[in-house]
Amino acid sequence: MMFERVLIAEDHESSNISVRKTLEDLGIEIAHYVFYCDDALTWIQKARQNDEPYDLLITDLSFEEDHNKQRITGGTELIKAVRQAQPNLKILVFSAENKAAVIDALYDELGINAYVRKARNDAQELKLAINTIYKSNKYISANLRQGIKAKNAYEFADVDIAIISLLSQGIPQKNIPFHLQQKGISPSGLSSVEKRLNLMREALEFSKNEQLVVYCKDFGLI
Amino acid sequence: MMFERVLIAEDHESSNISVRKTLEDLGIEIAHYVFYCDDALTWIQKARQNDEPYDLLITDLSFEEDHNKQRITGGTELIKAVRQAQPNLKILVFSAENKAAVIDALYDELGINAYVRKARNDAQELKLAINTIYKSNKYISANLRQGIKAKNAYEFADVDIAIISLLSQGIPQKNIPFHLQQKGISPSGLSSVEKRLNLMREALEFSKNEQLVVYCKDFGLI
DNA sequence: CCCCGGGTTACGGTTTCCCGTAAGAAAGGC
DNA sequence: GCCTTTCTTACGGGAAACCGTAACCCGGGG
Repeated sequence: MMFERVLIAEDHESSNISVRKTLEDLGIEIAHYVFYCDDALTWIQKARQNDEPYDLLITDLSFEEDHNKQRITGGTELIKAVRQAQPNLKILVFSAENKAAVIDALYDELGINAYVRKARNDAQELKLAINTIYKSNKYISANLRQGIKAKNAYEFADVDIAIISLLSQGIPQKNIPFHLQQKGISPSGLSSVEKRLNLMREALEFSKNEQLVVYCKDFGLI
Repeated sequence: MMFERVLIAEDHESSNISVRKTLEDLGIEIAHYVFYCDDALTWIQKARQNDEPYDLLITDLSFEEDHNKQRITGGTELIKAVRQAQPNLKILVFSAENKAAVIDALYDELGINAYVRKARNDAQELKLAINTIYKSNKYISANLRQGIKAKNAYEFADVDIAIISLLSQGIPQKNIPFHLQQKGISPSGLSSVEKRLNLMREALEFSKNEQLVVYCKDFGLI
């Protein structure tokens, strides 16, 4: 009636503790925890080999570097690796990340089963999400639904974020065509660059490129 | 031999749980907790009136808005209010904030007793910090010391961040003198604006203002 | 085949920004 | 008082960015 074998990948000790406590409250007996992504993958593989595979992985997104160098450096890559190692494992992401672009990508491209944001009632929501995906496969937070819809401001194309990224790195506008060509991105003409910048500024009611870069920074697009 | 009455102000349920557990481990019996800043101040005042004042406040910095509108909206303002209500109360900030500029200001301007960053071994560090400030008044994380030193890149003056802030809001460079005068900031001449921007770019080895705004964004200066 | 339309690029004029120089103003020493 | 030093401001040439227009390329329909 509930997940039996759960693995927690979370580098923050405090978060790790409260997730464990939450699982305890749910009556889940086997809840292992690791602080590093590499360990997570290892444990999952080993459990499979021993015919005791995990049911559920709860993972954070951002893992901080330290002396203990890792092959897998973040939750996103961990999920990719896990999807290969054990495709049927359900994945719940528990992170403070609040950028619609990032969360959308998790659902759409990596096919995670649930995303719970570290926020006001996160422990309660964690329980709800776990219960939900145990039977129905997907959980999408009510909070999140509106956030995802709120991104109708402007649909950034690949070339757009490439341009803004180059700008934010100090590349002069007139040199951007050259860099775009090198990356095989088109259109790459200087006029096109100017036109797209103009378009973005107009759509977002900005007047200067400085505003564009901070905007994209805020939304995690660069 | 240890704090007797502790108040926790932390809106994230999960963090709240693990802080409580940590205090439990330390043998602190009276650990109240609130999820809103206004409640924190109320409880502190009430406890004082009842001659049972708190010894220690553990608070987060960022509190998220919700339907429950608050007078005090964040940890910084809470600390200011608390310092007035009960100057001798020791304050430990427990937050994910990692910007040297912000943390420095907490120690220097608000006189907090300890800052523990939500990070890999945060629960352990929390215990250490609590023990330390119980006897010695100030705790500064070893991790942090180096971070604070690492900010020797460029010392931003008030006028610098004002200029960059205006730029990031889309104010054309040539209009910045006008806005600076309105705020009573000097120097305000256009040449001075240009000169300061040039100075900053040179010091940080940037070539464009776009880089400056993302840099300041990253370090929480704007 | 030609024509057409969307998307891309090239070209000019105008504005803004960049940067060096020099004039002006304020603070401190003699 | 005067002079020096430092900070601030004013000016002007040159580069970059901005913006409108027009030419170009390229696939689809007639």
